[in-house]
Amino acid sequence: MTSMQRDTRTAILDAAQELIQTHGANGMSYQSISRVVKIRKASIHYHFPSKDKLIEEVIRRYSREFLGLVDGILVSSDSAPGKLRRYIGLFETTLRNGAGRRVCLCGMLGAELASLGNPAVSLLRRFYRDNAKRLARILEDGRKTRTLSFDGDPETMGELIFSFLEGAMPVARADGGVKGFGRMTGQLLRNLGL
Amino acid sequence: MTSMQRDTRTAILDAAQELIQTHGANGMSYQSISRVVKIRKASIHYHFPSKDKLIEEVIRRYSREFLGLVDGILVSSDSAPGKLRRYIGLFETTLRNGAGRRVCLCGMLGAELASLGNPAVSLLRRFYRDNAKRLARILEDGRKTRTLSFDGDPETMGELIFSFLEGAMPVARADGGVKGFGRMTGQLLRNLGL
DNA sequence: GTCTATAGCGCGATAGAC
DNA sequence: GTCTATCGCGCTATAGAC
Repeated sequence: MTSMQRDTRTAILDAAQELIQTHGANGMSYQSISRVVKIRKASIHYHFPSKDKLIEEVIRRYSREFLGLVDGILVSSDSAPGKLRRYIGLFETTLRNGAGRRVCLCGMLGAELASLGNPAVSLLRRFYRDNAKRLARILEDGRKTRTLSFDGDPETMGELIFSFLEGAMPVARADGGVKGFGRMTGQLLRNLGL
Repeated sequence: MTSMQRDTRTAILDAAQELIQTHGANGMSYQSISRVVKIRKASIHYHFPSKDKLIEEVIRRYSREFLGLVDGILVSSDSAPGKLRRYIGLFETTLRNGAGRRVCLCGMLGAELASLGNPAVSLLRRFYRDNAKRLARILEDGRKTRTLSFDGDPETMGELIFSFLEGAMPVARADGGVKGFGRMTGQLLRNLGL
């Protein structure tokens, strides 16, 4: 292991992630990665033996980082509405930083579910559940403190809001952009009593 | 034009649509179509000169048929909540008929936006707007008749609900299935005062 | 209208030199 | 760790026979 390995490995993961978020798993190839990272496509196999393994690593890293940010929001001293706003902000940031061309990694891969291996599908399912569960905690907290209002159980409401956010990203990318996304999330918050 | 042309053309469109809804545009190939329709892959080019044109035709037909069903709901004598339930039912039927593996054609293609030609992207954008607009009409009607309750303008609410439905299909396909989809849409209706 | 044959490219993956 | 070279496959698309 030379001093460059970690950096090359990270650079490959970065390139793969961005390519998946913009073009999908089928639009991400060893060739396209080699154009971004200054390395020959055959060399990528040294770091990631197969494309399936590479995709799994990208999902794992993305899930870890994203849920880490979410947990940071959960343990903060913000009000429930504040936490919800910050949670939605994570999705908006993805759209904004990608110049309106990047969507959630796991939302994109959800569309390509049939092309993925079983390990990747399991990782996606876990990402969905973990997000819905954390949203449910915020919602339950908000209802208790009477700062958020909605009907039905918080778990299902968490699933609903998560699905909406995953759907709103590709829709906004095609029409409305970051502005359209913000309009929709604003409407959501308004209907939660904010 | 022999007597078979229309049927072959339709069979190709049917196969292409189903393949896109399950595997995406990148997972739909002339080869995979030829496996379903009993025809050689080169022969497909007689009916659709390029893959881009084929995709455009599939979107056009899907939009026409889907919006036709929606318009049928709009002109019916159902109450606004009844219309909304039937509209949501169109999405649930897609998921159910595809054995939980098929999502909305235009939701799938929205994820693959970067791989599509400009005409296809414009058709998608129109589909999104047309759906949101029709939802807005149902919502406005429901608010006037006090059968649906929500805050903010109906247009934005229409965009929100449409994005939710497009997001809920791939999420439910990965986790929860038709049952999970129904749970989320039930929660939505509950929060609109039903 | 449908066929066979093929061009031309990009893909994932491997072998082996350095 | 990265390279060159190559294999075998699937892809879109075209030419030309029938």
